[in-house]
Amino acid sequence: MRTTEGTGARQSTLRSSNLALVLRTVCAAAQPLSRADVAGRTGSTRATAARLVDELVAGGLLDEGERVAPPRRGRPATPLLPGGRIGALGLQVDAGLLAARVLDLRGRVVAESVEDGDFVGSDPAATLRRLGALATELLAGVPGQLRLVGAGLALPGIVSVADGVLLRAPNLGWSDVRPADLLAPHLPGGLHPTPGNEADLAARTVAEIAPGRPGERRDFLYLSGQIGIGGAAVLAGQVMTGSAGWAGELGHVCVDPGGPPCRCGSTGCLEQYAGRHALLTAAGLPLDTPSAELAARAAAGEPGAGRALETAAGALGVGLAGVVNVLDIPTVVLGGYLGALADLLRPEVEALLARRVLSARWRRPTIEAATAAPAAGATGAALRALADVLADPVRWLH
Amino acid sequence: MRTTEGTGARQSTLRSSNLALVLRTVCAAAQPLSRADVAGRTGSTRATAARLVDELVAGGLLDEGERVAPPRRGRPATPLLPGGRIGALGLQVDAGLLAARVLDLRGRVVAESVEDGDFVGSDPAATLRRLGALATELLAGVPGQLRLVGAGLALPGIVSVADGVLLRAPNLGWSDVRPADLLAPHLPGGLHPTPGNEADLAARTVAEIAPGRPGERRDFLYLSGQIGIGGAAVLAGQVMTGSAGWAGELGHVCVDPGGPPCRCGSTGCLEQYAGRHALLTAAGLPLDTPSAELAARAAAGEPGAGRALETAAGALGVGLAGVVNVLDIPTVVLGGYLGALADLLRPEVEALLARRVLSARWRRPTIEAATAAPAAGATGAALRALADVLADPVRWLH
DNA sequence: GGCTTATGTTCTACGGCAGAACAAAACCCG
DNA sequence: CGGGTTTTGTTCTGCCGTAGAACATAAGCC
Repeated sequence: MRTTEGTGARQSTLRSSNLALVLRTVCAAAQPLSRADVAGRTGSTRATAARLVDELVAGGLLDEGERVAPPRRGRPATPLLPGGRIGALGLQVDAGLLAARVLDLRGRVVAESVEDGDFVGSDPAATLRRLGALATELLAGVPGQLRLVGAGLALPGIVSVADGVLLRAPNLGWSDVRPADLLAPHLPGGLHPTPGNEADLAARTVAEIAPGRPGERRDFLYLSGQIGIGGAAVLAGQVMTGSAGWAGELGHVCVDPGGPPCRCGSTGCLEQYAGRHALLTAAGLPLDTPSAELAARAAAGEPGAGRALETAAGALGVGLAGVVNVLDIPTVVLGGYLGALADLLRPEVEALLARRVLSARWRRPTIEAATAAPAAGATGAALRALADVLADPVRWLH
Repeated sequence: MRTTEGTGARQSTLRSSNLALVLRTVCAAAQPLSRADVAGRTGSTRATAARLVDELVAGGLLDEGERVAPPRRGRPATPLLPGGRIGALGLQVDAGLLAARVLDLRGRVVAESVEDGDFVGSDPAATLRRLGALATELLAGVPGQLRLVGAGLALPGIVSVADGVLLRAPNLGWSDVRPADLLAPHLPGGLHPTPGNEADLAARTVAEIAPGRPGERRDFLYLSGQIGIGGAAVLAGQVMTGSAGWAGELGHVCVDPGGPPCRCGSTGCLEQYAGRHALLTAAGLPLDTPSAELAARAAAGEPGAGRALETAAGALGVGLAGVVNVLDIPTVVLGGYLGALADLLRPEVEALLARRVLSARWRRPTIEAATAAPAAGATGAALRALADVLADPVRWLH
């Protein structure tokens, strides 16, 4: 049950807790549930489940679908679905794009816009103003009955969750920026996006297919291949945030202390071997080469491309082994640039992990590719905003 | 509120949850609380708090102390303390010792026995039989009114929490052992100790001073310096277990891929530089040299000892930097053998961390020493057993 | 010794759930 | 086609555990 930390539970806590459980139960289901189904799955009576469902339906968090003739005797069930008129806005700034995306409580993309550009070294105020314009245009096309419950912003850097400050985004060249403050004036309806780390938010899209709907994997390490490498660790479907919210910097695990210097101040960081710029430089290719082209060249036997991938695989094997040993999470999902290269990287990385991970004998580490999705961080930002509804639906019931 | 995952809350859940909250509140307090204090701290009414306290007192989980004249007007308060007649048994097998320790709900050591020996390569059945005898003798001397609610066993290796199998303990030379099954026949009263990793359990003694009483640090990395190096990550007072319970293997983070082979199958593992055997070998000292002697020799300027510590510090700096980047936990507590060397290791390790940790500018990583405590794992094992009482006191109320 | 203050106890009312009974809406079968 | 069966949804009553008020107790203060 959800209480304020250290505060006793009371009847209202019971209600809140059970409303949340009912909403989660319906959202998690692969098929629509009935009130009787909800009662069965939550262990409550049909009377209680019905009462709670009625409240959620009245508040728009659940919808009732059309009853269909059942394939069996008995009264037909009223199907329940997550509210289709509840949505959230996800935004993203990356080195090479701006994105805005609206998702509803069923996980559907209601509207989206992705705009390419070069934002490395850009002025934060100008870039965020531009993103605001993108989002405003997008929202103008969204049906009026869609109720936006929140917004989020994915950024490629360290975000202080406590006060919303982007402390440092090396790939953008930004430091100590308050992105929500810069952006909010350019958004309609008083939206104030919550900033978050891009890799954390992208990882969420692997952990959840739709709000409250678990993905295939609940425990995994996510590597987001961008200019550098972002990362996130996910356990039981939850992104690990660490004590200040800055966890997951897998790209800055040192794989060779005598290796090249990194912009972070360290040496031999994983992203110096397996980041997009590192890979393309090692392969002797232009920095804007698509990952599919690098993969094709390596597959075709070009020595430069092959060696670059070999070096990257070696670094990934060494760096990730330590992480798997420390976190006990043997599934690695490669996203962004690295996702397209997963098949080429997998044999050597898995071999190194099998050798270097203490528990490999009992649970073999695996490398997988994330489903290709442009601006996955924007989707993750919207999912996180929607997660607030699932966590405490009472706040959205009037 | 504590429900079975996915099960709705009901009146009984309210009661269980509030009983647990009241017990936790009293256990966490630095000074005894009254019923009125408990009401104030939990947000409930004095009537409700009194009713819940009465139940816990009746069940022995709380004790009422002697009322003392108050320093102010008003009716004197009845002080409440954690139940002094509730205890748990903690056991430990290490390469060089066996330990048994009984703690009560106030965190007091009621009885203890530590026996030195050499258990490397020992027969598990014989060693555990010996530990059983040690524990049985200890329990014979414990007051009859102490009610043991459980027992735990700390082991230096990978433990499968799901089925209680010690998969591998390299320092003992044990593999695929069911320690509770071997031990239980030699313990009185049907005790069936839950096995756990030594570093995880030792870390718990830093996170908790007594059952439910937080230690000074809530978020830290714990390194347990034994023959090798065990480790644990603690966040918000909770030891991170990972997806199978095998997290925390900080000793097997690779700090140099070209480094010496490790027994784990990898190369260049941290424990090959900073483990006790690695340190003493590098210093040219016998393997049973106490840490105080190594520290003294290094402090006295012996080049071998100094270089060994220098090398260890370098490895710790590189290896821990990656872990801090991934977990976002910048406080490192050194225990076991490493605790005694913390002062000598600190300058260089902190310098390396300051340079290599991404967020060091905002939160400077620090190296601290754990309070010296022989067989800290045994204490941690008892604390964990007692934690089950705090988590769900209803189970212990008849 | 009366007043004031704080704690502890008793009593009543309320919220939210369980469980039973009833109603509705289907399919099945003779 | 109508009665029987089955399943879902609705209504009603009772119970559990809390809040809140009132009262009782146990002190110190003046």
